[in-house]
Amino acid sequence: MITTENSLPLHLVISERLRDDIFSGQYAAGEQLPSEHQLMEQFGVSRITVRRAIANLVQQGLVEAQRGRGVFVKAQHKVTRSLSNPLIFFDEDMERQGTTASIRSLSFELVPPPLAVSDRLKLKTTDQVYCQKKVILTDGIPVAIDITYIRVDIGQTFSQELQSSLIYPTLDKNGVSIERVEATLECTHATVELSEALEIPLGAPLLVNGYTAFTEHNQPIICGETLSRGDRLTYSVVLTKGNSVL
Amino acid sequence: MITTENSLPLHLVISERLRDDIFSGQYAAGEQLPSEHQLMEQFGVSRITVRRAIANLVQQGLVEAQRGRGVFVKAQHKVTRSLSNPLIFFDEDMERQGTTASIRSLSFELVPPPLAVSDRLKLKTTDQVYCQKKVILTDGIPVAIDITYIRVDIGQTFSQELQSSLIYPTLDKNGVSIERVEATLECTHATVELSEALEIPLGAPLLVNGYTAFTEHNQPIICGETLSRGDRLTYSVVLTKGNSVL
DNA sequence: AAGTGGTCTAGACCACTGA
DNA sequence: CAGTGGTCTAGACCACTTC
Repeated sequence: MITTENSLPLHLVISERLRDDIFSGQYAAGEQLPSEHQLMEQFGVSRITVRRAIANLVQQGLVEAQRGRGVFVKAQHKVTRSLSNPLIFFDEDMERQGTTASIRSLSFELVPPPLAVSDRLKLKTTDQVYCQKKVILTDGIPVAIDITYIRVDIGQTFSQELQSSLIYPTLDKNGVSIERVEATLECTHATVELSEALEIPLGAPLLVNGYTAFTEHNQPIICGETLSRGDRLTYSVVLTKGNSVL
Repeated sequence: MITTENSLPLHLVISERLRDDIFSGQYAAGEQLPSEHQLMEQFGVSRITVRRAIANLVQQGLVEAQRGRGVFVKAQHKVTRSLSNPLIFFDEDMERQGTTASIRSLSFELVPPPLAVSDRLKLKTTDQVYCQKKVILTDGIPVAIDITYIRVDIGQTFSQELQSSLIYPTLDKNGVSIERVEATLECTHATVELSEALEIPLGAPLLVNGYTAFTEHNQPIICGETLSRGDRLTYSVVLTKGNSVL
C-alpha cells in the first residue's frame, strides 16, 4: 500500500515512480509496463488512480497504451531537418540519417486566400492562390502536415511538378530563385483532427514552422506552415555573424 | 441527454462541442465556462465524463481550471524572440512588443561537464565549466528556463556580470565576438518539475532551443539550452541565400 | 476464453474561493 | 457558508488482442 508523500496526489507519486523506473532502465524502450491490474495490486490503489498515473506518463510522451495489448515504453528517436538550407531535397536530408522519406499529397487547388495569406503574399482581395496540402512521412509514419500557398503565376507554370514533389527544389530546378525566407518556429497542441492524422495523442506537442519565401526583388511568392510531430522532428540552424538582420 | 456520435466517445463529443463554442466566440477569452455541475445537467452525463471533456480542453491549451473558482478560457498572446540576432538585448526585444522582461538567476557554479557539454565545448574530461541556470520572465510570468555552460576562461573573467544579465550581450560588450551559433529547435513535454516551475500543466508543450556559440577561430565557448513555454514564445529567423551552410 | 486497455456510472471526501 | 474543482473508491460494460 502506497501513501501520498509531501501532499503530492497519489497518481503523481505513482507516475513519478514509474518514470524513474523508465529512466533507470528498469523498463527499456519497447518493453511492456505491468498491466493496470498488476499496478493496482502493487500500489494498493484503485484502477482509476492507476489509469490516471499512466495518463500522466502518456502526456509526457514516455509510454503508449495499446488496447488489448498493454502499455509500452516509447522509443525516442528524432529526425533532424535543416532550416538554414531549405533548398536541399528533403529526401537527401533524411537519407543521410538512415531514414526514407515520402510525401502524400492531400489536395492542390485554387482557393481565395485567407487573410493571413493575402497579407503575407501581398495579394489583392480578388486574387486567388494555389493551396497545397500534404503529409510528410518518414519510414511510412506520418511526421508532418504541410499547407503551402503559392502565387497563381508560379503555381500555374509548375502545377504538375509541384503536386508530386517539394516546392523549394522544384522552383530551384526551374530557375526561380528564393533569395530570402522569413520563418517562425513555435509550438502548439494537437487538435482532435491533427492527433488522428499524425497518430499521436490529443494535445501532444507539435512544432509549427511558418515561412514566407521571397525572390530577388523582395517579392513574396509562397508562404505556408509545416506542423510536425514534436516527438519526431528537430530543426537545426546555423547562424553566422553576417546575417544578423532586423 | 447527449448521445455518442459516429462512435466518438462521449467526452470527446462534449469537448469538441465546447471547443467550437470557444472558437465561435460563445465563450470569450477570460470568460468562465459553465461549472461541472451545470455541464452534467446540460449534457446529461456523469461528472467523470464532464471532467474528462474539460481535461481534453486543458490538454489543448484552450482553458485553465482554477480550484474553487471555475474553468476559464485562456487568452492566447505570444511573444516573439529573434533567433537570427542573438546579440540583441532580450529586454529591448521584448520592449518593442510592449512587454517587460526580467531574469532571475537560480545558480551559477563551477561543475564537471555532462557528456553532451564536454563534447560540444571540446573539453577534456578533467576540465570544469561554469553552469548558469536562470528563469526568464515576461510581465512577471515565467516563460523560460535556461541552462548555459560557459568555458572556464570566459566565465572567470566576467562571472560577476554574467550572473546578472544575459550572456551574449555581456560577452559582446567585453569584446568577445561570437562568429557563429549552431542552434537546434525542438519540442518536448513538461515534466512535473518543469510544469511547476513554469506554472503550466503536466505534459504541456515546451520549445527547446539548444545552442553552441563559436568565436572567430571556430572555438566553441558556450553552449546550453532554453526551455520555453510553448504557449508564450515564438522564435523568428530570417534566412538569406548567402548563408546556406552545411 | 482470458487478459488487456477504454468508457462510463454513482457517490464520497477534501481544499480552495468568495460573499 | 455555498459553490467550485481535485482526488479517490468500487463496480459495470465494452472492444480489442492473443492464445
